[in-house]
Amino acid sequence: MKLATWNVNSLKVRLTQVLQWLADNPVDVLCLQETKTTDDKFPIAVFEELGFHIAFSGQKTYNGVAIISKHPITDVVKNNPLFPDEQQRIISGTINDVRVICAYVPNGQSVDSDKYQYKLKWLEGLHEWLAAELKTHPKLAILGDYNIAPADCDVHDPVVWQGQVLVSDREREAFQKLGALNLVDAFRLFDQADKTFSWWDYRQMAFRRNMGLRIDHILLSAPLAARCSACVIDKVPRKWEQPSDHTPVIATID
DNA sequence: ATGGCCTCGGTTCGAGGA
Repeated sequence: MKLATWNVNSLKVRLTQVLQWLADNPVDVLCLQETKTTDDKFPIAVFEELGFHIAFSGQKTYNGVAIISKHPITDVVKNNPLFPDEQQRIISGTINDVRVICAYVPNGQSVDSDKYQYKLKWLEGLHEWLAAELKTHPKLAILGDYNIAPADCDVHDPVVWQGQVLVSDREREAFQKLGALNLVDAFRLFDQADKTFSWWDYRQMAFRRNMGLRIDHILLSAPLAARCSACVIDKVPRKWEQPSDHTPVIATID
């Protein structure tokens, strides 16, 4: 079973790229973030005509998440029931007896902002909810844009980024705390090339200069981590015309 | 020295992203 995640930065703009990527990469499940699409405008027919099952939760202008699956999706839940939130950032469902959670963690803007405080509270709420979910769903994968680079090796220039949003200690502690639930960063189960990132700023020719961060992750519960045979970041779509600033991450579960 | 780009909404600029 292949599970993937991709922050597409507008599904409307990137729909043909999503379809192209799915044609090139026959994954079982693709989690999307930043669809920026209200539910009434979601391109349901496009995916269904290709045989995909879908679940989505969107809003106007910002956020929005979706799951695209080759297999039926059951028990769909929108957002975190323990954390009332106007913003549509989580959707989950069960696919082939795996609980799949698609998450778009708040960006936080800057460490001195209200949005940073919201991000930390949001992550606390996520931790509390995942602790409960893992008890009822031992086979659980949470994929998405975490907006956290877990360690300095996930940052192109740790000195420049030190203490800033996306790499600050409190954010990293929140990420580590998810690990303490026995959720494993699938990417780090394997040897990886140095300076492998999942996001590059649109400015400064950042992609060409590989000035990126690894902020998109797939966390697996222990039974899934034990069966995980690969986790890769696919840089190809970042090279396409009018790309998302993020690129997909794929985990293979045997 | 600063900020550089992209998307959206809604009109041509501000907010938000990361």
